[in-house]
This record gives sequence, structure tokens and C-alpha cells, in this order.
Amino acid sequence: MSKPIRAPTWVSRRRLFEDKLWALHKCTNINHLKQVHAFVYKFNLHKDPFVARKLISAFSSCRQMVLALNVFNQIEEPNVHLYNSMIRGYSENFQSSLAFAIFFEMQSCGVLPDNFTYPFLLKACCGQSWLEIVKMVHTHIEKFGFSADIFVPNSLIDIYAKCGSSGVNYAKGLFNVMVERDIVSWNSMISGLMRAGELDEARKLFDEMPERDTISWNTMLGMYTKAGEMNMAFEIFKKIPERNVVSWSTMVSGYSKSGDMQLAGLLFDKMPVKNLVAWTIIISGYAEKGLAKKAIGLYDQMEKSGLNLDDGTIISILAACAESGFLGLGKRVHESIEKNKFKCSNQVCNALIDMYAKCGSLDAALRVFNEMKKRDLVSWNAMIHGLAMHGHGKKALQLFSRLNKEGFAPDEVTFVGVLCACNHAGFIDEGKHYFYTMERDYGVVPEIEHYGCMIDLLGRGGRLKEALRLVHSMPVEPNAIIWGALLEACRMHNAVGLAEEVLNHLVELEPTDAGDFNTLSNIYAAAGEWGGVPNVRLRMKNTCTQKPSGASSIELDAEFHEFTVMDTSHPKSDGIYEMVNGLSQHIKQVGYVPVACC
DNA sequence: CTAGGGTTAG
Repeated sequence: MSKPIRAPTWVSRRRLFEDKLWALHKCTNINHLKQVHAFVYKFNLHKDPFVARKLISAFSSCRQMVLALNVFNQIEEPNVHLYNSMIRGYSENFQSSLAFAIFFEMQSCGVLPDNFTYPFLLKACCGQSWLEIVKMVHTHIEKFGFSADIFVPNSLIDIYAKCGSSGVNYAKGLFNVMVERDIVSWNSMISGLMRAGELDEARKLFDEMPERDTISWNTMLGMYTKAGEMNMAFEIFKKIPERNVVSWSTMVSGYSKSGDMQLAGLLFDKMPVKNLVAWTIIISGYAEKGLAKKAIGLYDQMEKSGLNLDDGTIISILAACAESGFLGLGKRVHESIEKNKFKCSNQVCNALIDMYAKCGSLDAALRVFNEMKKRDLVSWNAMIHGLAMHGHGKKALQLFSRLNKEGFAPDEVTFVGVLCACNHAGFIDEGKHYFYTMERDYGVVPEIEHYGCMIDLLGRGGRLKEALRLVHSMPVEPNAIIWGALLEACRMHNAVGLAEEVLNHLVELEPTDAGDFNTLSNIYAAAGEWGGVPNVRLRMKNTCTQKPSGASSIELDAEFHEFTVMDTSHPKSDGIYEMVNGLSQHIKQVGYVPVACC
């Protein structure tokens, strides 16, 4: 047997390179990609449409649309596949207008769209504001006759249903006139109805559909878990012929959201296959409920099981930590990020800022904020609000003016933070200034949240009449939060008459809240009008159900300690009360006047 | 083209 003749080096290199080209769609490493790009030039292949298409898709999936466009521009007469790849790239990278620009360009160059073009283009249209454009694309499709390919009307149904409540009617219209429907048409329609809140209609279609796959079953499962109907969900779950990891994690998520961590944990343990999403759901669930040991234990297990964290996991767990004040796990997540040299997206940084701020570590929040290269409005809003919440009103307002200087346009969320800062710091005049100029100078129309902040601010400052006048001038109906803020102001300033009026409004809105009646009886008591108290108690008995009392919690060394009013259950209760009494003596000495309470 | 986790507003 003779030895095989070795190919010349350039042939083997070329073969190697061809293998790389074939694997390009899997390539997510931008440096490898750039290497391949260099090879392409070396072998003068950059004008080959096939090679160019591979490169464009690879650059798109690495979110490098500028590089993708460079490749595209090398081609003198791009074919329909190349145009499609560019449209898809822009759509998937949320650059909708550029996707449409390419679509228009291909038409002016006389290249006809094909059945792949529209699903890609439609992906760029999501949200209520796109409905009119989707209708135009729909007309275009009918004109060119591509609705024969089932992919095209299926995408239309999906995208129509994502265009808000009126969009779903267009989805229904299309679904009803479709001659041939496949399982995806049914699934898309059902999930669209579900998103629009038409649950009965969704269930009806589910029962009617000729055959169901796991996606159909999981859609129904998601519908019931989101509605908090865990019994119905479990009925569905039992009937699913082939459960997959999504079926299981939907159930775990449902139990976790309904507050039943025991069942959630039980189901999680039984899951035959656990993926990153499943771990995320269970850890976030425990973290949000403050079940620190469980959450940390599972987080360790997840890291040990060799799964790589992704954006979704990090953001979700951090949000849960922010909710419960679980700084311990939040820090652990931050450490993992740094240990793994995880490249933080803005969303991740923003979640970190929010977590640190809500857990009271403002220094850490500021550190993340300051180290960000390209802050977005969410970063500013989270930081401003974090400072405001902790009473650093001045710093929050300074940050607001810095935001303006750096050319950002504040939005409605920013102003909630700004007004909150004024509120916590007692800056009544500044608050009024921002409230009355937000629309004039920044084009942000005040919403009910902003009115709420203002009424709280005026009320706390004792300007009850002004607060009441603002309530009556509101363009929307005042809600329970508004009246509640006013009632609280009445309590602080012993305004008996106004309190009675406010309570009447509150009872209409939320007849179940005992806390409001308590507040009123406290007001009577503080004003010395003890005659009013039994009356209130009677009304309370007739109209109220007991609300669970509020609790404060703190986490120390992965252990949560919870406290409610008059609580003596903590093992170190005596010492804690001793400290509290000492502190309240101390703050009285430095001038704090406590509010009357009975 | 269809199903599960996801940053800012009390």
C-alpha cells in the first residue's frame, strides 16, 4: 500500500477554511469570525453570494450588523437570499427601520421578495404602534400572492396578535379565512388570544383544534398559570401526552408565582431534565420569598452543574433579590459575573444597580453606574430612584441635572424618581417646579403616579387644601393610592373633617382595607374625639376583611429575620427592643417628633 | 411562524 500523497499546503488550508465556512452559523465568537472574514478576502471569495450569505448570518447572530453590511455592500447585484439575510439580521437586532430600508432597496433594484422575505420583515414589527405598517405589509403580501406558503400567513397571525388588542381582531380575521391551517396557525392564534386576555376564546380553539402538540398543551398551561389558576393548570399538566422541560418549568413558575414554594420545589426536584431556565425560575422564586438558604443552596448547585449563566438568569435572580432585599445572593451573582468574566449587557448592569440600590448598598450601586461605558435611560432612572428612596434627595436631583447635560431626554419614569426625591427630602417648592415644568420643558405628560407623588409631597408638608385641589384637578379618576396618600396626610396633621371625606372615597374604591379605618380611628383619637372611634370600628367590622400586616425583614449571613408590629417572637427580642427604645430616646433628643398613635 | 425565566415607576 502506498502512502497517500499529501495535498499541497494551500489545498489543506483551503479545506480547513471550507469546514469553517460550513460551521459559520454556529460561530458566536467574533474573533474567529473576523479570522474567517480575512480568509475570505485572501481567497477572493468575498464576491461569492453563498459565502457572503454565510458571513452575513454569522455577523448578525453576533450583533455585528455594521460588519454584515460591509459584506453585503461588496456584492454588486445581491440576490434575494442576500437581501433576506440582511432583513433578518436587522429584524433580529431590533433595527426595524433598517430592515425596512433594505426591503425598499431590494424593490427599487427590481429584486422580487420571496416567501422568506415577509416572515423576516414582520419580525421587525412588534408592538401596538406597528399595526398600520403590518396591515400594509399584509396588503403587499396579498398583491404578490405569497399567502399560499403557510409560513407567511402564520407569521402574520403571530405578529398581528402582538399588535395590541385591536391587532388580535385582524389575526382572527386572517385565521378564519385561511383555507389550510397547520398546527402552527392554531398555536399562534391561541397564544395571541391568550395574550389579549380572551381566555375563553383561546380555550375554545384549543378544544376545537384537530391535533395538539406539546406547544399547544404548554400554551394552555401558561394561560392557567398566568391567571393563577393552579388547579386548572395541574389538570392540564396531567393530561399532556409528552411533557418536555417547558411543561415542567411552566408549572414550577406557576406555583412559585402563586406563593407556594413547597409545591414548586417538589415539582422542580421531580423534573427529569433541568435546564438553565428551570434553575432560574426556582432560584428566583426562593430569593423573592426571602428563603435565603434554599436560594443560595440551589445557586451553588446550579453553578456546580456546569451550566453557563446567561442574561436572563442573572437579570431574573437580581430582580428577585431586589424585591426581597436579599443582598447576599445579589452579591454572589455579581461575584460570579466577575469570576466568569461575563460580558455585562446594559440590562445586566441596570439590574445590578437596582438590586444594590433596593438592598441599601448605594455605594455599590453607584460603582456599577459609574463604571458603565454606555449608560441608558434605565440606568439613570434606577440610580435616581435608588438615591431618592434612601433620602438622598439632593444627590438624586444632581444626577437628574447631569442626565440632562449628557443629552438624555427624561421620561415618565425619571420624573417619578425626581418627584420621589423631592418627597423624601421634603423639597416642596422643587417638587412643584418639576411637576409644573415636566410637560412644558420635557414633553412628559403627568400620569397618575406623578399626581400621587405630588399629593404625598404637599400632604406631608401640611398643604392639605392644595393637595385636595390637585386631586380634584386631576384629568383621571383618583385611585386608592391617591386617596390613601391624602388620608395619611390627614393623620399627620390631625385633619379630622377632611379625613372623613377621604375615607368615604376610599371605601368606594377598596372596601376591604382595614388599614384605612385604622388610620381614621387614629386620627379621631389623636384629635381627642374619642366618640368617633367606636363608630369607625363598627363600620370596619361590617366592611373589612383583615389584611395581613406588613413586615420588615433583614438578611444576615444568609438568614432572614422578619418583624411585625408588637412582635416578640425573635429569640433576641429583648435585646432588639432595648436597642429600639434607646434609639427612639436618642432621636427625640435630637429633635424628632413622633406621630401620635393609639 | 407557535410554548417556560428578563432591568427603571409603591
